[in-house]
Parts: sequence; structure tokens; C-alpha cells
Amino acid sequence: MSQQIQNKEKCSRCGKNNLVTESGELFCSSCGFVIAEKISDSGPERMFSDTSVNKSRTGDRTSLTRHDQGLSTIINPLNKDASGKPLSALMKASLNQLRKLNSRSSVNPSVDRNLQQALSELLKMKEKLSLSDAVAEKAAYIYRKALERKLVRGRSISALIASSLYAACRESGIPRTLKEVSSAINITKKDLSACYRLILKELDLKMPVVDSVSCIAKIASIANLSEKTKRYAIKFLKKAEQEQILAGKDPMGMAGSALYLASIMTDEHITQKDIAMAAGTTEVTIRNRCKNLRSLNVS
DNA sequence: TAAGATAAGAGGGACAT
DNA sequence: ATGTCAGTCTTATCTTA
Repeated sequence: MSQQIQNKEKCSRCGKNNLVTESGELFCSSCGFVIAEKISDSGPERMFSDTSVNKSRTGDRTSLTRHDQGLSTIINPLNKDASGKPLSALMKASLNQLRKLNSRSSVNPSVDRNLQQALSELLKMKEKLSLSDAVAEKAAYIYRKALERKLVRGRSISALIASSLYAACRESGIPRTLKEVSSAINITKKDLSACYRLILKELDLKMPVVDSVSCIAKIASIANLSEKTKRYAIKFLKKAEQEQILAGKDPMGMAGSALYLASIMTDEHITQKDIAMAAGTTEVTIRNRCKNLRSLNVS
């Protein structure tokens, strides 16, 4: 899902004409300079089943705040996914079930109430985590599927909607950690991850592994690191990928360590503590990952 | 003060029972 | 369904340069 979209502007650092947007960040594919984060995705993201097709992307809120007026807007009848590709037969089938659920829920006060509460929580989280509408839409969609599977029974709405949002982030390749999401809605990381795994299992979702390279941009901007350092860090990660030492490791930890080692090479002194803070992990983890990474020869 | 080392504890996956 | 096992990450504490 992480398609790159070319942009016409020039990079303000290297001047080249290679700006792309990916994972909600606008950056230069030549030098890696990040021009803006959290920009709204310019790709196709919604289709409308009603007649008002020409709504501006940046205009009014649409389906998210209209849960009480008509759920049908969120599931378009075209059987296309967010990027406009046709859906698989399996997806079509589940969409049909979902439409049935929607038509039923308008006369089912309990489901309706649940949705209202979940969506208002979702909006809060979306603001706190600075996420795009597209991700929120995706999260709402996942949540409805979870509702349909009766996954709320015995679980808190907060946990379920939070894990839906986390899943949406993962699917979109936007780096948000379990920790960030869980603290945005005041549930424990443990609950969130348990709920997230349940959703993956029950809904049979397949998530891409978090790309540690995309974590680099995030950490580096928090820690104020130079482009040069970032480039070295990416080299480290590429090498690490070849050597297959990335598997099973926390991507934020890997990215943080790569940046740390890179910052030594570029004489850009940053402490392990600061890196760990920026990466949302601990110094110990940074050190352990560094041990793995040090055996690699990157020049 | 920063970095390295060590140990205890938690949570989750794989696998067997 | 439940238990065990190996591997990972986190937290806390101590040592080293």
C-alpha cells in the first residue's frame, strides 16, 4: 500500500526534482531530506456512493462524522480498494456482508451506540497521533469488520478501536508504535497488542512488517540528525537486511541503533540516551542492536 | 557523565501434551 | 486447552572509562 507519489516541487536541500510522498511524509528521494511530515495523502482515498462525487478531499468531513446519518457512505458499491484496484473475490464477499450489517445497524440501537462511541474515540486518537483521514477511515472500516465478528464482547471499545487504528497504520506503512497508540487513549500496551493480534487472527489480515527504514526518518527528525547520518544509517539497515539480522527485532530499535552508529561515523555526537528517547525504546536495546550491527562493515 | 554489563521480569510464539 | 521452552525487550542497578 505504500505507493510513492511523485511531486513536482524541488528539494529545498539538494535542489533536485525528486520529491515523493510516502507514508504520509514528503521527502526527497535523492538526498532523503524530509520536507514535511503528516501531509495529507494525495492519492485516491475515498469513493462516494452518493451523487456528490466532486467533494474536495480537503473539504468537509464525510463518512466519519456521518455515522448517525447513514453508514452506507463508508462502503462504496464499486468493489475497489483505496488505491482504485479491484478487490479480490474474498474481499467482495466480505464487503457484501458488511453492507448487510450496515443496513441492519441503522435499526439496531445498540450497534449504533457502539459505533458512535468508537468513532468519537477514533477521532480523538487521530488528532493526538496526527494521522490522516485516510488512516482513520481504514481504522473505522476494520472496526466495523470486528464488530461484525462480534469481537467486542467482553472487550473494551477503546481497546478495539485503538487496535483497529494501529492495524490501519501498519497497513498504510505509517510508523506508529503500540506505545504511542496505547497512550493516546489510555489503555495498556498489553491490552492493545492482545487486541491487535486478535483482530489480525479473526479478520485474517496480513500486515506488512514495519519497515525500519521508514522509522529512520521519524527518529532522525525527532533527534535532529543530519541527512548524512541518515544515509549512513540506511546503509547499515540495508546491509543488516542482507545479513538477515533484522528478523524478529524491534524495527524502531534497529533504526535507532543504525542512526547511533551512523552518528559516530559522521562525528555528530548524540548520546544513546537521546537516541533511545527518540526511538521510544531503551538504551539497553540500542546497545544490543548495536552489537549485531557492529559486525557489519559499512563504509 | 556517557557507555557498557548484568540480572530479573514480562509478554508472546512455537510446540507438545 | 494448557504447559514448557527459547528468544526478545524493558527496567533497574552497578561498573568502567
